[in-house]
Amino acid sequence: MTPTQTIENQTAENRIFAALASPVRREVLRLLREGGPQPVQELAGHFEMARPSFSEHLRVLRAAGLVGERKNGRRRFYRLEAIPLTEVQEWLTPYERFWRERMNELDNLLDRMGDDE
Amino acid sequence: MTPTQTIENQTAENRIFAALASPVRREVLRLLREGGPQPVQELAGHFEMARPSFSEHLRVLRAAGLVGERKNGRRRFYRLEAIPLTEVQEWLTPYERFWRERMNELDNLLDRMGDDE
DNA sequence: TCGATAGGTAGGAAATAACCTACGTATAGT
DNA sequence: ACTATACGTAGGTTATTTCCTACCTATCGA
Repeated sequence: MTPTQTIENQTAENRIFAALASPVRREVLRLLREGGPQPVQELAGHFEMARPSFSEHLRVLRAAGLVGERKNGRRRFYRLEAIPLTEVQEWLTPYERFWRERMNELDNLLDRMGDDE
Repeated sequence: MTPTQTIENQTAENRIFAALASPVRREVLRLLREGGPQPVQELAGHFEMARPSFSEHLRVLRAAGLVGERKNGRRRFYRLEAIPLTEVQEWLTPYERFWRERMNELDNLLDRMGDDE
């Protein structure tokens, strides 16, 4: 009746972009990408913050669907869930045309300047 | 001596991801992409917030290099600067492999289930 | 030159994010 | 059963973001 949980009640796109806004969370994704599934312990070792703070970051990543977890004994292995990132790529697509145009302009400019050398 | 401006003194990557975290700012980028360069007035018309609040969003987008401005009379035309978005694309690249793998798995699964139909 | 328009800055309030210290829960090992 | 380990939740504080109401500056048009 009173949804005030901020990040949870939002569109998937918002949750994903918001999750990626933190350098800590992007680093977690990188660690999972390069090191494969890992327990929280292992991941948290790369950061200075207290455990509950780190848990919070994991919660945000989970809410965005960017990580999954699997219990194994008393440890929880987190793994990368890359599929939601396709939403970012799709968001990016219509902009591609614009940066290509712009980079072509820059290339042409550099070519003309190349005559001087 | 005391750099506490938050968004200004950060890596370019951080500024870009942080800028994209807001739905308002993503919408501004879309408006510029679809409508071409526009004065603040025109852009602000799509949002309910007060002007200074909107100015702040423009400031964040400027700090990220995602928009540029050109004065014309008493209006300022903002335009999309898409090149910084290539940084997001590059960030995304190493994850591509993972979502492709995952989507293949899903495809295979669906194919096998297709035997039943 | 005066008033209106376009858009910014200053300063502060409210909302949210990020972090902390307890503390609770589940599992493993003894 | 008892203790240690791995993580999470609760509750609260601090930092940052977001938004607001003045107010300042520049340009346009009468």
